[in-house]
Amino acid sequence: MDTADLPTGAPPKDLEPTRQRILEAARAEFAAFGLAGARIDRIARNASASKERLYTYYRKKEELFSAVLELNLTEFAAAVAHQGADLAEFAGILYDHSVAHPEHLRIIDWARLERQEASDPPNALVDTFHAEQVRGILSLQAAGSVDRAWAADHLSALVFGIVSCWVHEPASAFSPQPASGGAVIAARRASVVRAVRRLIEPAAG
Amino acid sequence: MDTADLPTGAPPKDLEPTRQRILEAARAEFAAFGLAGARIDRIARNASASKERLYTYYRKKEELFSAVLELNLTEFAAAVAHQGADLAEFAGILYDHSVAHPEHLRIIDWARLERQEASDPPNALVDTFHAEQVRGILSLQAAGSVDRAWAADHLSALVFGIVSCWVHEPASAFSPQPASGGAVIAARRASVVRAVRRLIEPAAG
DNA sequence: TCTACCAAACGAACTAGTTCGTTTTGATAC
DNA sequence: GTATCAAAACGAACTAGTTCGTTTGGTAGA
Repeated sequence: MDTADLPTGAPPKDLEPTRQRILEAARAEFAAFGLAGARIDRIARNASASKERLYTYYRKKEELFSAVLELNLTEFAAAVAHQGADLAEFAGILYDHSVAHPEHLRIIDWARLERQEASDPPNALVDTFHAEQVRGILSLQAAGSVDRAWAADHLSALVFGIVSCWVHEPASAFSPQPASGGAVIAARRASVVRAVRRLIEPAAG
Repeated sequence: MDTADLPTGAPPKDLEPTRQRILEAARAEFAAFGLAGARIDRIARNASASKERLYTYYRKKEELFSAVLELNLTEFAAAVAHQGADLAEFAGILYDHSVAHPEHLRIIDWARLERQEASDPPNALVDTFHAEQVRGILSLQAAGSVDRAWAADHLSALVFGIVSCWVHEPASAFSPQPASGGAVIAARRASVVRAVRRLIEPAAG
């Protein structure tokens, strides 16, 4: 943004490490408590920064939330960026990512529930990602590896629903134990991949 | 509770209509804003009740939230109570309900995000419902109408994920228009049913 | 000196929960 | 019909605590 046009030598140095620390602390805070539940003081403290710094970098709590949301969406999109020609294995990768970074899905859920209006940059990111995904499915359908019977946008939504089903299912979400044994994760991943594979296989009839 | 042992005639009359109004207003408020975002004053006002009344019926904000959560879970379970022998059509019914009562899924999401610990009665309700669902799937597998290759609890989660995929998918959740045209709803329902049907059909191999 | 930073405090707004005096209601007694 | 009574309800004010966002005074390094 404004790091490019510095007058003299001014080495790019550490690219605002304080800002970075604040952003990371905010990410954890917002993921845990949402926009309304997050506490500015706690973010500053966990970032080992002062509130004064926080408010020079981000003018409002909402602005900080938007920054976190945008960062998460960008990371999410980058991490699962359209690899390969197998939608089922793509779903597996998506699942892996949702396990490795549960905060990404949490922030998305917080944003959905708490900010029914806001448009922002984040919204554009989501639209772009979604469009790209749909386009990918369409080309897979053209290539014949995905059943043409599906509306591409429906299939995209279904895959996301399947990938995140254990995040959203009440029974496992409310359960006391995290149930995150490695074996459980692996079994769930296999189910995700198998489910998507069953959806896409060009069916008879 | 104490309506039974009244000295004289004292007809049971209207069984606490004010409490009912408060509960309904709270339901709308919590669904819209969650536990932290909900405002007690707003609930009281929308219920056409005074705060004094609200606090005689429910001692704390959290207690009111629990009551709402329990009510919603009960209604949800009752509305979709294990009908029929076709899991795919069951998913369709679940989808219909999620469209007719979006507040039910919203409250569940709020509870998941905002109350990571609380056990309460609601938790038991969820467990019971889940267990019942798994048992149903097991018997369908025994009967041969559902592929035995699936772990029953996995399939249960997958069905829920498929049913609620448009609620949780960022692209449609963040989208400006509700996109709730009747035609769209019907098409999505068809996709849900078809997806589940593809999952359960006993496959070759 | 200028910039980045911190710790501490402050003001204003908000909010959960309480209290209090008054009013309404509905049933019974006269 | 009217007097009476108790419970349910209202509404407004109040307490006590919390939180955002700002400000102030001061430190350390380039």
